[in-house]
Amino acid sequence: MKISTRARYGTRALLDLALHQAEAPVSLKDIAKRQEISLQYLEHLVTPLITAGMVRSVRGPKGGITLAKSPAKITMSEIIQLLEGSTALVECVDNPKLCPRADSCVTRDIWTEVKDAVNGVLDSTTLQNLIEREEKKRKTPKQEMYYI
Amino acid sequence: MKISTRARYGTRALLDLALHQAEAPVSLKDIAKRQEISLQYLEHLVTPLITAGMVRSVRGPKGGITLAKSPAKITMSEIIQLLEGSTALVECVDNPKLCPRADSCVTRDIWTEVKDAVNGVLDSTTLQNLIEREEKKRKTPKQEMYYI
DNA sequence: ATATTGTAGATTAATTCAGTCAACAATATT
DNA sequence: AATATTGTTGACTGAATTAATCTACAATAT
Repeated sequence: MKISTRARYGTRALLDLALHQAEAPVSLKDIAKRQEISLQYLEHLVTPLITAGMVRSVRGPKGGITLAKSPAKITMSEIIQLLEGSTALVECVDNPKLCPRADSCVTRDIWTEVKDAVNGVLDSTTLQNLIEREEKKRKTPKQEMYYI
Repeated sequence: MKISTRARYGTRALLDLALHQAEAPVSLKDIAKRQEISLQYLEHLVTPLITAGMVRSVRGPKGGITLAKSPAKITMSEIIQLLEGSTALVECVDNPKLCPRADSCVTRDIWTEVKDAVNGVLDSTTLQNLIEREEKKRKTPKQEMYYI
C-alpha cells in the first residue's frame, strides 16, 4: 500500500520547480541535483506532466521546464493522478464491473470511503499551499515546546 | 498504491466469519468456498490473525475458527494493520529517521495527513458496522431512484 | 558548428506478492 | 486405538511490477 517513488519524486520535483522558477526555465539537471534524484529517472517522471500540460519544456542550452499553470491551480490530486493513477486502494472502486460482487459488497463501500478521504486531503492541497508551508517552516524551524 | 489481496481477502474472510459464527467454529474450507479464496492461501491469511488474538482456532474434525472478540470491538484499522501493516503511503511517515529531509519536508506532512484521513475511516468502521450494512443492503437491494 | 538540454524507447535488475506444495500437529468420532 | 478431518508452518515458484540505466535522437542558444 505504498505510493510509488515515481509519485513521490514527481511531487518533490514539482515543488522544487515551483520554488525555483522565476523567469527562466529550470533545468532538470538542477532539480535532479537538489532533490537527489537520478537525472535519467527524473526525465521519465516529467514526461507525463508535460503531456498533460501541467509543465512546459524548453529544449537546448538554457532550456528546462516551467510550470504551465500557477502553483495555486495545481493540486496534489492532479499530480498523483498523473504519476500514480487513481487513489483507489482496490480496483473495483473505480471499476465495479471487475467483480460480480461489487454491488452487494460492503467492504467495497469502505474502500470507496477511504478513497474519498484520501482525495479530500489531496484535492485541498495545492503547490501554493506547499510553498507556504515551506516558508513557514523556514521561519520557525524546529519549534520547541516550553512548559512553564 | 493498491492494497494487497491479502488484506482484501482477509477482511472479507473476517466478515464472512462474523456473519456465520453461531456456537460452532466456522471451518476455513467453508469460508474459502463462500468467498472464492484458495483454501491454502486463506490459511496463511488467518495465521497472523490468530497470533494477534483476534481469532481463535480449533483443530480437528468440526474444528475451525471463531472471533475472539465481539464484532463491535474489531475495527478495520486493526485488520488492515495486521494484514497489510501501516497505512502510511510513504515509509518516512512512520520512520522519520529514514530520510534526512524528514523534518523539513512539507510533502511528508501531506502524506501524514493522508494517513490520518485513511485511519479516520478505518478506525471508525467495525465488523459490526459491516454486518449492519450487509443487512441493510439485503433489505433494500439495489434501490432505484424515481423522479416525479 | 557545437555544446547543451529535453524526448523516447528498450532493457535490466531487484523486489514483492499471490499462490502452491508438502510435511506436520491436534482432536472428534468410530 | 485408528482414522479422518481440520488447522499450522515453512519452503518454494512464477508472475508482475517497478526503479533505474543505456542508448540514440531532437531542438536550440551561443
